[in-house]
Amino acid sequence: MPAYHPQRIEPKWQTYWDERKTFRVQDRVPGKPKLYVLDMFPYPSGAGLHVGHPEGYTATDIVCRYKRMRGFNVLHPMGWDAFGLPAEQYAVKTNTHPSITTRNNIETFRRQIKSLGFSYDWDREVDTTDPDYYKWTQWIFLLIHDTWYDPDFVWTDASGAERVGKGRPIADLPIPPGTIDPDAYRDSKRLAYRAQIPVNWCPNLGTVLANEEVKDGRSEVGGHPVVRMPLEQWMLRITAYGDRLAAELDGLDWSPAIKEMQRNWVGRSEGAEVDFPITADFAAWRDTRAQVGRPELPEADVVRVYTTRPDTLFGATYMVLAPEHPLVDRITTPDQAAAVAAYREAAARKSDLDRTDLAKTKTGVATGAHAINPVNGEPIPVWIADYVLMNYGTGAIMAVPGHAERDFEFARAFEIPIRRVVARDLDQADAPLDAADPELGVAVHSANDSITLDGMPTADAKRAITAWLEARGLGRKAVNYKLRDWLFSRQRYWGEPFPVVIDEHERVHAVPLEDLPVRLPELADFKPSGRPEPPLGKATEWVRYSDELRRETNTMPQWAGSCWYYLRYLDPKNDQAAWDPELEKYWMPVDLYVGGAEHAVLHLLYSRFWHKVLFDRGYVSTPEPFQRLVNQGMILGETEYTAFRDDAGAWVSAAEVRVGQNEGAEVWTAAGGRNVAPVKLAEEQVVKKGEGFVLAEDPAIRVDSRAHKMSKSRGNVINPDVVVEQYGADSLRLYEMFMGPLEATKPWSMKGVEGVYRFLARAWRMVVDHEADVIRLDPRVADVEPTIDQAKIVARTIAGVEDDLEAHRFNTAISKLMEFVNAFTGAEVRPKKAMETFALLLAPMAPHLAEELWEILGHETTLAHEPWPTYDPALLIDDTVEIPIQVNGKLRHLLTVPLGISLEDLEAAARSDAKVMSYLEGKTIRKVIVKEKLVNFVV
RNA sequence: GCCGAAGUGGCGGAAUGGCAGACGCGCCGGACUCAAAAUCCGGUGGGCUAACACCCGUGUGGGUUCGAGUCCCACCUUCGGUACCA
Repeated sequence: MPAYHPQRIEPKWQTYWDERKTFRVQDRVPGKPKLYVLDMFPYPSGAGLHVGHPEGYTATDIVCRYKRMRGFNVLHPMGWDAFGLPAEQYAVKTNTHPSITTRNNIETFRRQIKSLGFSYDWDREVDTTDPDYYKWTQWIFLLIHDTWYDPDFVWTDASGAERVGKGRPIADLPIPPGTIDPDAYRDSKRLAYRAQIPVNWCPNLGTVLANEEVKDGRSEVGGHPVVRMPLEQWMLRITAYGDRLAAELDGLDWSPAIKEMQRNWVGRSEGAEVDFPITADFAAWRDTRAQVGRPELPEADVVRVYTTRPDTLFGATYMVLAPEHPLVDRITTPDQAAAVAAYREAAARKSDLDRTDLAKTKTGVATGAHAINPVNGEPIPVWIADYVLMNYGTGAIMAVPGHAERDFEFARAFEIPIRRVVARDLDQADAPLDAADPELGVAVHSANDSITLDGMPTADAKRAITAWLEARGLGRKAVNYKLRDWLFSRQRYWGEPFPVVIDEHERVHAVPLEDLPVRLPELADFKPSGRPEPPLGKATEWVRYSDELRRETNTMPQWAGSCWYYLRYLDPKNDQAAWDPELEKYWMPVDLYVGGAEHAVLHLLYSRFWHKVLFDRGYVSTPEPFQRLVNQGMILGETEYTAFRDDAGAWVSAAEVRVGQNEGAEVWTAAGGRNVAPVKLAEEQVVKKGEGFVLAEDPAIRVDSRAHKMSKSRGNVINPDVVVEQYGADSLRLYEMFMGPLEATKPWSMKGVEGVYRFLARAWRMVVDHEADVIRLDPRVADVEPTIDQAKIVARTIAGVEDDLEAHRFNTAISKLMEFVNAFTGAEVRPKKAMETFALLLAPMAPHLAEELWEILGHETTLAHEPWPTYDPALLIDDTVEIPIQVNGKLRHLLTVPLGISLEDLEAAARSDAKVMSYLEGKTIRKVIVKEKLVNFVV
């Protein structure tokens, strides 16, 4: 009975915490600093919890439990991101309503998460599919819809900092004089707007597909063709916040890697827009421009391009329009019309994937038209090619084959002239060009009668030519982003309805706030409608809002609910507002946010965007939501050893096998085109040799050893329930933390779980009499003062664990607890006070066992709110120290000296030590480095 | 291609520029047992030794330093992100 039995201990304490609401959080506790620790809430899939979930959750739970003991008022909530495609697909497949499958999945997840003993305040649980929650998602959408971005607005934020650019109420939008339709003008400036955007329509499946469901222009399920067709959809103008989303990363405690990913995603670039007229009378056009200036939109026969390299303008020898570019029809010459039409049609059939996949050979067709290079009056041919994308920049480029590899390939293929306009120095002006030429240098061959760039370094040349263009109304400085506006609608049932209605003129009107939430209609048939229109269209009663008004039938994407859930946790039951502003001021920002790296870009970018709109509109007090972000690493399956067999059954070395893909399945081939099949090997069949592993029975066969992502198809998924059943939640928690640094990718090992389980059992036996029939203290645990050595171990452990937890080094914190147990299991007398300290130190990591030990040690209430143990720093210091003595930097001896010895005495002691002398004999000491921690003789 | 991270025993991993390999797994030996499991004790980077000692060792090559796993330069490999972005 008194063996370590997590299956008995753990439910007991989980019930205790639950019933007494041990972890309920009070708002605004006087005298306690606040700490908001957030997990990325899970999508409750039908597959149940994955071992990746508890990794991050355990890390945050340790921080929370530790910080509570350090006197912090800690907010640690959990909830469910429950709208989304998989729930709907599962519902369609099983013909169960998604609300039912979602409810079941949430129950499973809640049970699984509770079985791990996390210290969440369950009174704050949120569920994005709950109308009381999505009411406020809709409210935020309406706020975004009510906002426009004023890039020039100068204002002062609460901290007194001056800011430029702000999201402002649409009512404050100045309407330019002479605007015919002010409402339409306002709609065109809103941060939420409607536009015709292509969707992936699959006629065979009768449904619109998400981008992730389309593979190579075909549906992932069934492989049916997918066509792109335009549909009226909602967009969010995230591009307006591009600068701030990139710039305001600077003050955040995020890893440089994630910051860089976000910056790349925003993809800000600086360059110039330049206008190339397609006109017979270039001189007249140029003169007009010089007088009137550059128009907001180019004239009908002007090609406007965006370039980051305006300094190479003199090297532009052709132009390329995206095939969809509206100018194409207008400028194509009759003799090219047929070729252009054919090319455009072919391009339209290609999916985005196809267009980017066919990387190597460039295709294109000349339009027959010529545009005039505004810097030198030279006519250059205008082509169309699908390597130019309509949705980046202006959808048109000037091509400088001399200095852009992409243009170089195209020019080679179509025999277009290539001209050098950048060189290492002026002497190299006529050196032959190739694709590997450096991009930066000085400008050459770049002059006309009013400007010369020749000899200017690239950066100067950019500035000079841009100023020249601006002065003449031919171009202007411009900034571009890779970031696109966010396609915010889905043709799906299981999502938040848009809180808007549409009139017969296709004008959008907000549903009044008092009518929120706009509930999802109870559709019996929630399957896709068989037309590109959303399934909500089938709820005819619901759609009809009034005689003149119908509801929007698109729904919001899964990201919507997760964009702001961290704010709802602050005040989850408020039915008057999304949150109380006073609570927001108290708790925000999130002090620590932990989650998987798969959300490093989209979720974090989207929620930062919403947060900034809320900030500009005065609903939140911080410009950024997540002050510190930590991305946990992926947990891979157990290491696998693989060799291959060919059809004849002979072993084949992994080194000579290639893995390919055929129709989504993995295919293996070996030298000579032989088909081979992988064979998973047991560890005993494998031997380490040289650089890698070989087959034990045949050392000539090299074995592939690696850990793979967990996946159903590979059969290497670890179910946390099974681990908890076998070893207990404390072991699972401890193991996941002990595997290595939180942020590292690391393979699972059941043997490792057993290791930490053994440690916990040892800890149990250190305190509990495991030979008795009842649970009682081990007789060696006594109410006595620790020996000096024991006191030192206790102090060192407290100090070490504390340091490690502060720095999130959970793996080394655990190893220090192991050292403690190793030291005390050898002790014949174990001071009770030391055992109590151990229980407190263990509590953040293995809370169930810690509570149980605490109780057995005679305490009647939870240790969750006990103060963290303290120690006397003097105990960390020994009376004597071992000083390494080096000769030429090599360790030769360890010298034991009294603590606080002077450097002179230390050197003297080192010189007179027999062992050291033997190394110095007959040598000349050229130099001696004496430090408090070491002595080094240089001879 | 570009951006980012990382390469340390048989394995997961420790090491404020100062004793490389803490802790755990595995393995070896011992105790307990009729035996096994569990548990406890000891050992465990490689080479050479009877042993002490000594030599070699943190992906590769260079550099800085009295001293480099750690800092700098170049390269190789692996993983992650991203890709016709003008």
